[in-house]
Amino acid sequence: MGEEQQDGAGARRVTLRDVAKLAGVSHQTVSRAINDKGEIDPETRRRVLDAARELRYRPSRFARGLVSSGTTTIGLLVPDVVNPFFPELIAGVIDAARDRGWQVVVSSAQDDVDREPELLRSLSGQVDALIAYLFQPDDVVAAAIGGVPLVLMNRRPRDPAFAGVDIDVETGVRAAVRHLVARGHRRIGMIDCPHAQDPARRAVFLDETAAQGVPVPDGAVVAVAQSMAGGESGLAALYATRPQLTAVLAFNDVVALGAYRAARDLGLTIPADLALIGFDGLSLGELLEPPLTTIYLDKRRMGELAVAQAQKLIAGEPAPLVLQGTELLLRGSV
Amino acid sequence: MGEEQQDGAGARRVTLRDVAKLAGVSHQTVSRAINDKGEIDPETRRRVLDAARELRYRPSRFARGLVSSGTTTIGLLVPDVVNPFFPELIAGVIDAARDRGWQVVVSSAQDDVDREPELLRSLSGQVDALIAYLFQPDDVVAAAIGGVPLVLMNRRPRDPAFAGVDIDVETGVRAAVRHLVARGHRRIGMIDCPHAQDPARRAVFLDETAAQGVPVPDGAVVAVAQSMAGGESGLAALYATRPQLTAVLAFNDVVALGAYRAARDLGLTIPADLALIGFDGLSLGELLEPPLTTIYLDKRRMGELAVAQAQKLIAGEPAPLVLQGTELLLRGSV
DNA sequence: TTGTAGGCGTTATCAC
DNA sequence: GTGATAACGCCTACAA
Repeated sequence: MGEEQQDGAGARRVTLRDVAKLAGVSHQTVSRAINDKGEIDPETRRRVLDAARELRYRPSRFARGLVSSGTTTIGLLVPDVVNPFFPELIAGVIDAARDRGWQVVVSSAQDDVDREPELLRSLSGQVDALIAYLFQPDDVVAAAIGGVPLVLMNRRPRDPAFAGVDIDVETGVRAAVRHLVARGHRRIGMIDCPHAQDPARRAVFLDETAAQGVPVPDGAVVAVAQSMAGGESGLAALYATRPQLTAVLAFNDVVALGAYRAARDLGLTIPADLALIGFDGLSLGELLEPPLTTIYLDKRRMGELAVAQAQKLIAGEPAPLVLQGTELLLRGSV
Repeated sequence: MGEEQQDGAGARRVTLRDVAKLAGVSHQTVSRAINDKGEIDPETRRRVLDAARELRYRPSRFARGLVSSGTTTIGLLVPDVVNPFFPELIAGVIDAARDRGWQVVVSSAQDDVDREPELLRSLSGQVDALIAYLFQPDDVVAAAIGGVPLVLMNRRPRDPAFAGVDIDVETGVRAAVRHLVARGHRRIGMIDCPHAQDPARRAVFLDETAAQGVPVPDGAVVAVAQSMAGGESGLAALYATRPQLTAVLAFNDVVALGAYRAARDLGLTIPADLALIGFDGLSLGELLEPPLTTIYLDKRRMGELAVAQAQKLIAGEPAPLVLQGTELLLRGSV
């Protein structure tokens, strides 16, 4: 085989110099033509561009990044792209990044916590900062990312090197409890999820019910997997031990969806027989009949805040924890 | 100019050589220590690693990519990350990419067609191939990406340089029509969307109804915006001119959701008064009561196929159009 | 085990 | 206007 020019096997990359040779100029002139820089004879320029096209020349992002500073890239790792909680958050990150001229490499743990370390490891080598929604503890995470700036999205970091954006569940949960009490509910249960690193929702729930003088007996709070199936079994469990409950707060909307279905299957009418409140404010809750009342969280904004935190980290500035508030969004299930 | 990078003042990037100096070795030894290569005295290694940590050294991905081949990165541009059609597709792309050790930079046009060219332009400089769901015509796209391999996801490319993954609507749409006819429906309407580059759904719909001897008069097919609001107005328009319709096929599930709501608002019971069929097979259709019957499309697989196409393009192999089939998914709205 | 060249593809600087 | 030449930060030889 004579020339290595073909696209097939031993195809060396086409470089500025190849183009230069074909156009009969120096590689520097080619650079000028490609980047519309400096004064160039229009005729030369055209010739160079033609040669570049003919050779299918494409500049190397690595070489460019090496000499100039390169595009800032952030890595985003979420548990599962398909979980309806995340698309909005991802959109927030992407949009905020774009406003800064940054890129976002998105990665998914495919709902498997054990993949987090490896994914973090491979991501961290390719980005300027990481934003992640993780379940692995901070020390495991720290070992995996080796010094790359990291913004945690679902908990308050213990490692001071990490920045964080966390949910302020207080106002939302208290408002929900108060609203239920105002509606006359005295038997209120909760379907919690254990995986949450901080038991904030449950704690606030218990605190506010107590403040309202509403007792929450044993068996009125259950913990289930963070999924629709979890919600279903959660409601079934609640109903089995505490059938007198008239209202239930779910860990989040996905769990609430399962509870909603289970309640229906039990022959309960919502909200007449059972009031149900979710958490997150997913728009798909509007599809239900009646639509799901929920504690609303601006997920898009959380993503934007995370990018802002990442920016501080990259700049070497301090990035104290940021909280995103929640509020009760009345729809129809209460 | 770019001295604003690290810690305040004139912070140059920390390089292998800086670490080398601090550790009292050559930069080459540092490289060995960092990459666990070759034989290194454990003691030296430790010293180097300590120095690296102290200096917060992080290797430059650009320099690395320049000398080795660098991670393959593909750019993914979708109209809107939040539209429930896309997360599954994105997940398919990300997972397929991960199986190959590739990365995915995700970008969103924020539902604004006019942003496509600029986004393509900036993405194309940073990736080895593009996968995109676009509305701009091929020539505009070609001008924006300048020779970067591109896989189109929602139409058959006219430009032979592009690869494509398209939806085969045939089997699904025909099955839907036949099923409606078998159920006794003789007055079938359709809510179409004009933005679709090829009128495949409508054409097949008309063809199959004709084949079944079911007339589709004027006014029984309307075209609306591809959104829930479009679906609402579409059903209202249909009902205004053709109130005798007993079944409606929607362009997709999101449009069907709007139609579903509008039908309810008109006092129609689904499926007794009106049968409704969507397209895409979004899982959120299951939340409705009754759940939405739909023409199912494996969106995740479409994403995987797109990555496979991208791989061929990158390898310089031919990448003939690939089709992803559809099938009727009976739920409860028929 | 460790250090010394050399080059990866680009852009910037300065002569010509 | 155009062309040498020198970085950019790293890795792969090869030499010590």
